[in-house]
Amino acid sequence: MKNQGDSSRGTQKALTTKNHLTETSLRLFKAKGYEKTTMREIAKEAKVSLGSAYYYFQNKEEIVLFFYQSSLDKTLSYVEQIFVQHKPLEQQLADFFEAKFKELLPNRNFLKVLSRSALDRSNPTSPFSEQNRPIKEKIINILDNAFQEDGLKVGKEIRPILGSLVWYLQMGLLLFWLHDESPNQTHTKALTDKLLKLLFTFLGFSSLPFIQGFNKSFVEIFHLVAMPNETP
Amino acid sequence: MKNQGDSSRGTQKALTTKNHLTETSLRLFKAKGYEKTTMREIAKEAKVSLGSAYYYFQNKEEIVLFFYQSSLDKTLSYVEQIFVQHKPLEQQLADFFEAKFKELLPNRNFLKVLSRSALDRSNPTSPFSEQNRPIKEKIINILDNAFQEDGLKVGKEIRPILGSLVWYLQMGLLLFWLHDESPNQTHTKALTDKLLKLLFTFLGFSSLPFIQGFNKSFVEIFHLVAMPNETP
DNA sequence: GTCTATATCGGGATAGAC
DNA sequence: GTCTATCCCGATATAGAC
Repeated sequence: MKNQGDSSRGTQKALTTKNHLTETSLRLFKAKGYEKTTMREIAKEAKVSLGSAYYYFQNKEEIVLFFYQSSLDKTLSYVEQIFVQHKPLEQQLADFFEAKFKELLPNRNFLKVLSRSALDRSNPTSPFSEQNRPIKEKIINILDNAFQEDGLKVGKEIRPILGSLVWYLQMGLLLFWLHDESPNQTHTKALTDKLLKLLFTFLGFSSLPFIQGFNKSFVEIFHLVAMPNETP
Repeated sequence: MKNQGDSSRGTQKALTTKNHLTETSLRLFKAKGYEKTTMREIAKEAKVSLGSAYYYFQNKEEIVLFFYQSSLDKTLSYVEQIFVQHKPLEQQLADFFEAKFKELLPNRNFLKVLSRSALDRSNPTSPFSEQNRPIKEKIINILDNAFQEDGLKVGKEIRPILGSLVWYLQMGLLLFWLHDESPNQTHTKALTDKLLKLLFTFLGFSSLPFIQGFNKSFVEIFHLVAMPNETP
């Protein structure tokens, strides 16, 4: 009936309208913030009726989610660039996180709304809810390969989850960043550094024999939290 | 002007009214869910005017927060009981978590709204936002003592954060539980077990000399995430 | 300080005609 | 696919009673 997340509404016209609506929304969100921008205003400014706006987006939050999802295309493109450079892996990952924040910085104030639905998996407006976005899988693949090529020695239970682990790390950092009120989000910067350091320290230990039990628990927990629907 | 979170409205009458309002709200929330219950309905059912309802609660979400905060009194009381029993610490902690879920189970459906504001520290409706609730401190103290008495050997950096670590663990589990759609929330049960196991494995390692760097990073991260305002 | 009654606003969301 | 009209409800405002 209504389209689910993908922007494949038949006609050319529809696509144009939706894009126009999105751009208008973003302009207003940026200028006045999410709450203070009304759907009526968006519709008016985009020169469509209120009903039309709701034809394209089931609700106001969905506009923001649509924008966030579109932004993943851009993410993929710089991920592809970062992970072919011959820098140390830890640095590549830091670059990846930094690029993400830099990209989203102009929209930080209104992207906050994403965090309202973030913890609710059943909510289609959650950035975590299962979108058929193959982009995510592509990025995770690249990350997996990066670890592979780096040749870092890692506990064998851990190996398969490295890519998605970093992906969720990035999502977590993003949520932290959205609400980071320290000047210039320096807390996020600090947190990123420390997390990466911790991660690599842990990975360094992870191949030690007496740590395998720990690894196993860790991986089980990760599966439960990150993909509860595949752990019956 | 308006009271901030504490229920110290002078008169006895006020207290009674507020309690009545709360009870009515909960009954309706339980029966029809949070969204489908309107403020008008609550007021009508509680036989007060709409204005009165808003006199006691600045907005609808605040009713839920108020209920959650009140529930901490009960939490304190069973925490006090659990941690005097002579069970192994790990079991005591499991009992603590379980008691919490059991207590809140009848209200699981509408408590979900708490998670909407959870990640937003600046939002007074967040269960994480800084309430002057000495109860939280009391509970953390009890937890700290429990670790002390248990005599578990722990890395010296870790020691001071144990109580609040468990507190935040419990909050995290709570948020997970609220959105756990597995039958009877078995996923939460599994997660709890695994997390406790992981925690104690980690604590066991934590006093090893070569792990001190890891500990330090861990504690720094915890401070940054759990109390960003005290880490300038 | 506690409460009623009532009016009004603002804006998210929907129905149904075209 | 687009529009107009309408509903609903959270929140506010006001004026006054006790």
